[in-house]
Amino acid sequence: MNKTPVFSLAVPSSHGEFLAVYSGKGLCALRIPRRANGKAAVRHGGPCTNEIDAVPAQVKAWHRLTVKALDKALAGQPLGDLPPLDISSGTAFQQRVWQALRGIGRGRTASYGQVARAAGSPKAVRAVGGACGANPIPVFIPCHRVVATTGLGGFSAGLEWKRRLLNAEKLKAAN
DNA sequence: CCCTAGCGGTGCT
DNA sequence: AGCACCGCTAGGG
Repeated sequence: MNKTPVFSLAVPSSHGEFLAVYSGKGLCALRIPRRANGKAAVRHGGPCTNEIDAVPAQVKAWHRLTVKALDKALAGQPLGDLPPLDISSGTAFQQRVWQALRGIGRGRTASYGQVARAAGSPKAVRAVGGACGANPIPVFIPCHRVVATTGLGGFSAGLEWKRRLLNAEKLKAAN
C-alpha cells in the first residue's frame, strides 16, 4: 500500500478555517468550513495529520499561494497565482465541467445549461449540477458562479457560502 | 404561480 | 444489468 503522499494543511481565513489537501501534483481538495459565519466550525473530516516540518518545500510553496489566493477570493479580488490544481480524481465528464467552470469570469455567472454547452454535453444539464456538487476545489474552481435560470440553485457547502462568494465579487466587479 | 416530463451522469445493488 | 437519486429546464396549466 505504497500510495502517493497527501498533505492536509489548515488555511486560516476571515471566515473560518479551510482545509487544503495536496497530492504530488498540486492542490487536490479545498474544504470549506461548516458554518458560513466562521464562528465555531472547523470540524473537517480529517485532522491535519502531517507534522509541519515533514511537509516538502514544494507543498509549502503551493500552500502559500493557496492561503493568499483564498484571502483574495473572500475579498472578491483577483486570485493571483494559484498552485496547480489536481483534478485527476474526477471522471472525464466532471473534469470537463470543472475546466469549463474556470472560464466563468470573476463577478459573472452562468446557468447550468450554459456550462453544459461549454463542456460539450448540451443536454447534460442536471448532470452538471452533480459535477458542480462534486467539485473538489470550490472557490478556486468557481462552482458558486453557476446559477439556475430560476434563481440561485444549490451549493453543497451551503447557500450562505454561495451568496457570500457571489456577493463579495459582485461588489468588487461593480467598481 | 405550481406542476410535469424529460434529461444525462453517478453510485449504488 | 437495473435503478434511484439530483446544485436542472422548458413548457403547460
